[in-house]
Amino acid sequence: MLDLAVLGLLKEGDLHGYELNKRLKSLVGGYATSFGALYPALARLERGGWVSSTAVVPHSDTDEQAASEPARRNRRRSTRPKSGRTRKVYRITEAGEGHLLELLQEDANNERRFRLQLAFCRFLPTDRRLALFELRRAHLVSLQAMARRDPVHSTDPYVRSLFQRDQERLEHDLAWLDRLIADERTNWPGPEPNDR
Amino acid sequence: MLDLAVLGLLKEGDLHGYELNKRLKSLVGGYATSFGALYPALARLERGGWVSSTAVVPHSDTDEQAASEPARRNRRRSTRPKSGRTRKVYRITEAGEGHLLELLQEDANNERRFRLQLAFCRFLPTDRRLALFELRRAHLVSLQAMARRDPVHSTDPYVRSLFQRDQERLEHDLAWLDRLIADERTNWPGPEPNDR
DNA sequence: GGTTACATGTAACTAGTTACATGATTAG
DNA sequence: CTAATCATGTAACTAGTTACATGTAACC
Repeated sequence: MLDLAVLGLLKEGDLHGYELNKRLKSLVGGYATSFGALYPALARLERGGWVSSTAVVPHSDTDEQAASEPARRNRRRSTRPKSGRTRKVYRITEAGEGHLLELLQEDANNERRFRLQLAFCRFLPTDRRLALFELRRAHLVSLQAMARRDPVHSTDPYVRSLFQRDQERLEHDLAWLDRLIADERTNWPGPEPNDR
Repeated sequence: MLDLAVLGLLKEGDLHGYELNKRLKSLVGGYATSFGALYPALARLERGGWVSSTAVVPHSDTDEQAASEPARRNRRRSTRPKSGRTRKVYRITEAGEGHLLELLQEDANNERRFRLQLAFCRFLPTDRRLALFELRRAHLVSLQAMARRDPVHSTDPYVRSLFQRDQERLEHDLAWLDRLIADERTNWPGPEPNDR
């Protein structure tokens, strides 16, 4: 799952590990990351050929900075290090971009993964994005069906309250998803409005 | 976390692993369990002295069944096995009951754990239960404060939509928790109404 | 001159999951 | 007789976390 987050962020521009960690934290409601997970993940992604890395020595003023710094203010050592040791700047490869597209479409039965998929679904074509939303919707509907089939059978007030909150949350989530889907269909009429 | 679920269920009555697994699934919105997690957990709990086990041979009609079967319909081999091999029936120990009380009060910054704590919080004295709710509340409030301090800074419509849903969900959860807390205070006036 | 921020990494732990191995009993 | 259900368990994997080790450089 971290792979999805890392590839998504790198698709926007090259970054080194420390910076990636900061972005991840502010990404979606504090997607929990830690260096202990991130650095091994980056090593794994590099071994798999999804990303490539370049060691960047702080003082060298060569072309290391990439899309992450759009304004190149005259290169007057504006990239002044601020760093204590060499950084490893990662860049997504072509294979990595393909992998990202796959990760963006799989499953959707996992809340945390779906958050990440939503955070980067702008990289998907509209029809694939709609398919993702519908997949998530189907999952929520099946959860709802399960809850209705098995209506609590506990008399404990705390358990009952929890179940009820769950149902309200499910309804709220479905309404929200339906709004997302409707918006998507508005911006992209699809095959139906045409006489085909 | 499984420890909490297992001890909570065993506090209600003795059970063997397979039955525990079934109860866990129907417990709180499908608390995900699997034998691969449950059996090692039971072994660990037994090593720690929190539970004890008795091997039960299906055909023996001795006193194996406990609180889980309240109606003892004349013992006319009503406990007819239905089982293929010997079961290991677990019972919570005194130490285990103490441990359960601890587990019911720790943290509350973990959504999944809090669900379990709520499912078994009836075993806590009212003041400890209130403290648990307040702890959870404080956690949600701090999440809300973080979200407000850092207001999105993304222009992507999907990310913005997700953030907004998160905030609505937080508000809904807080309102729900406040209701729980208010109910608790109504049933247990506490030290304030008295002149102390 | 001490704290904070930058930067990369490893080790041990937490909390699970899926798939497999094994076998008895019961219902169709 | 065969499929489903009951019953216990292991192995390998997923996806993280916390704590530690190491070091530079900027801020006050």
